[in-house]
Amino acid sequence: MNRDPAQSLATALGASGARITRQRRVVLDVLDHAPAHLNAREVLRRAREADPGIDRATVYRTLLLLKRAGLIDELDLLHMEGEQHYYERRGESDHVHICCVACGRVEELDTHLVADLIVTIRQTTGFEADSVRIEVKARCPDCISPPA
Amino acid sequence: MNRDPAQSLATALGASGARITRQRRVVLDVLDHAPAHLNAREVLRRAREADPGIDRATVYRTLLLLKRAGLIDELDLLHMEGEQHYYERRGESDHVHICCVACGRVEELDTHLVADLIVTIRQTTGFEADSVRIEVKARCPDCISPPA
DNA sequence: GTTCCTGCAAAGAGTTTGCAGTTCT
DNA sequence: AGAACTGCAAACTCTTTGCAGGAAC
Repeated sequence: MNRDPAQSLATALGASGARITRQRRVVLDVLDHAPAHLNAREVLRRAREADPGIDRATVYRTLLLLKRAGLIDELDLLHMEGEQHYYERRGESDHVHICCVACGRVEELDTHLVADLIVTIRQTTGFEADSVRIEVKARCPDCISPPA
Repeated sequence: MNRDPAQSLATALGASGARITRQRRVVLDVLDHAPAHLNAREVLRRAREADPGIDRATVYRTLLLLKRAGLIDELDLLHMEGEQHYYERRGESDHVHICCVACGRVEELDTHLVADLIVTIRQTTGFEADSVRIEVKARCPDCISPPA
């Protein structure tokens, strides 16, 4: 569960033996500097701002590469808006994604409970957890009692 | 977070005002008696054993109905085999799904940590959690050190 | 009898793949 | 030079939708 988020994705991917092409550098840059939770379509859109010729397939292939290398995580945020997936840089530890079903807002929460869960899993099932994806369907404070 | 798993899905769905047609009864029966984690294709296959004329669209529409009524949960088990979703009857409380990346085995785990998480979310973010989906990418004991 | 539901067939979203040409190292 | 990567276009998987006929209440 140890990663180094200070390192750029390009550096990390290069270290894994993959070639750093112009197109990949653009995609990695998008992911490095983006707010969390971009879907593939949005990654493509942003990548094309820097390199208009870049193709859908290249984006998908790069995302797959990053997933396989463990450098990004794939989420689906409970399919609140269609079936697309969302991607985010993998950090030092997993966090919780809390999605408001009313307004669509997504919050992240870091809590020791995630680490506790990994320990509990090992102790009670013998499974060694690699990563934990927690997505919560919820209602945010504003949607529970709307502000006047 | 309170549900009554003793009640059949047909009864519960009927209570919500939906018509209980022959086709729906078949689909509900499949979900009532199935092992956990059927995908739509498998629900269709099993439903057709009881009613060969049943259509894909009917299965999807029934699953949507059940999701909306909060009677089933939709999972994706980390997309280990394609992009399909998996469905299971919603129980009294949420549990953890642990997926072995090596052999594909899926285990369920009930732990108070899920309830703890809901409390923590309320206290630290003010969000009211409705349901929690926890999917863990892991390696099972057999795949960590294969049995001779 | 009215409203809701079904099967069929076609469309749709999102993603993947084969291939010929190009670029990285 | 050689392996890896790219864009293009087509294909593929899973799911949804429009519609005309049929079943539930």
